[in-house]
Amino acid sequence: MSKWLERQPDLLARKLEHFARLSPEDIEALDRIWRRKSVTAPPQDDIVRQGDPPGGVRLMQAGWACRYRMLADGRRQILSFFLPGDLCDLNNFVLRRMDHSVMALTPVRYTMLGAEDFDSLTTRRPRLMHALWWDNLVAMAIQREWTVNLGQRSAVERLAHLLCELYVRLHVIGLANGGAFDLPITQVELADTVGLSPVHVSRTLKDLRERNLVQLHRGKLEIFDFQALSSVALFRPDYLHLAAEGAHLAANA
Amino acid sequence: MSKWLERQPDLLARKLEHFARLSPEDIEALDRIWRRKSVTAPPQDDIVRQGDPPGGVRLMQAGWACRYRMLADGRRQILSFFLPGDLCDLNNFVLRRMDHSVMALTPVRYTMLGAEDFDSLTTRRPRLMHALWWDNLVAMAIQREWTVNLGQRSAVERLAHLLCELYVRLHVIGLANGGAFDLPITQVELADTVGLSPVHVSRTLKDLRERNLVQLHRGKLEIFDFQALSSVALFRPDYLHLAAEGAHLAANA
DNA sequence: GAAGCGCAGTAACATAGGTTAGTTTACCTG
DNA sequence: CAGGTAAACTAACCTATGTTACTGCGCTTC
Repeated sequence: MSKWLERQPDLLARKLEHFARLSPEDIEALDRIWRRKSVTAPPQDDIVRQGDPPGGVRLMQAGWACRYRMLADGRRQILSFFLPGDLCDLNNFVLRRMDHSVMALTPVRYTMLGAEDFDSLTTRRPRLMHALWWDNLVAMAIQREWTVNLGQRSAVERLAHLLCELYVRLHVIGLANGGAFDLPITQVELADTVGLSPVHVSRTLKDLRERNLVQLHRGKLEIFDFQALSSVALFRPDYLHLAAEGAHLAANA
Repeated sequence: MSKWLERQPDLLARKLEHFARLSPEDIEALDRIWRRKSVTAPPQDDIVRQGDPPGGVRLMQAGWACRYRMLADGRRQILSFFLPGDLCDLNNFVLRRMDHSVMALTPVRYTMLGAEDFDSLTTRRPRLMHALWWDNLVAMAIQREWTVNLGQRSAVERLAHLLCELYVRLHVIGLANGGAFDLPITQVELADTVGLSPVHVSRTLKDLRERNLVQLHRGKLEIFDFQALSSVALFRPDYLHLAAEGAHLAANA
């Protein structure tokens, strides 16, 4: 089995505890959800297609996926990354059709949640539901920060910023250690994420490498100097809304 | 009194009816909220400041405001426009500090809603609450589309796209008629919205003018050919999630 | 109605990033 | 192990957009 599909049991609880104190009952409720029947998808597979009816909330359990939107002429913008423990579109029961697609980047495992699940959490595990809302607001804040990234930052800044953000997010769920993590993303995909051409992404990574900030080699990203990288990126982790310890963690790679 | 501060009584109901059928009781509940004590702010005033505790949801009643975020070196990205009938950050009780600011662009009038209001709407006017969630999801979709805009579209496409979107949104609340609307935004602000320099915004508007697509003169925008403009912009209104008639409306300026 | 100011418009020049195209490397497949 | 393919890398060249700097207009203020 692909390493990407391995289940990490308490990864979601770990993330949510950055936001709220969860009771043992909350954790157990989470655990029950986490163990449900899951679905897998191979890389490049569309998990959700633009135009489809939403059909429920996906809870990502393992692997990377991304949300993207295509223009009529084939240009593609990647809008967000879904990492293990992320929820795709809390609340999207409300809409009739998806306005974007979601694609697996690695082999992916996820489980489906329905409106009933959230109703029952709201009444029975309000604290947990509260944490899920928090997570949802953070996802919105990340989307805004990507807007800032594309609108204001130069190529180096943009890439550096993306790497800082991914590092922090992965660290929170225990998937980044000692300044390194798996980055299963081609340069073409990176390009569609940061709004640059693939060629320029390559140049820019080279630049970052030559400044001894990071190295990306064979899907493994190593950050040599997180402080320096975040200062190049003008990275301010406030938008990730981590609790004090989390923010501190972000400050020291 | 500034024309910007005039209250338009059923503007919010008009918008929400694009999403859900509201009962007379829903409309009355909305109306009661709409009549509450309101606050005004002069142009350029920060209504919300980055770092502040959230302090409740603002319902915009009149005038234009924008959400923005600044980088440490002074660059500014405008993240969204708040038009009359828009809610700032449904659900933001959950966060501790704002990660962005909100500024009035014109004189602005708004009213504050608390968590209690939403609790009571959830139990007593679920259909209305549903419509508010819809509106919130549309706001998220708009944020994503801005990401696409900045990441993939050229200068002309970007500006054209912004104008298309504003036209449709304003039309939905009855503030755009016959292809024209008030656009109380300086070119510098436009520049910070679309991630271009002010000089290039000027050039690009000239370009659009010379193609006989739109004219922006003294805060008044006239769209001469919405079809052509949306095709230049690669504008697809699906992300605004209007009901069938609304989408149709968007298609014919 | 003169002075001052913010905003829009333009021209001339500079540069970040895009494009095309070709090479290398790693990996997969038979 | 040969051949094929996707991804990364590089060089040379091109262009969209940024920068600087100046002009003129339409308000406001006294």
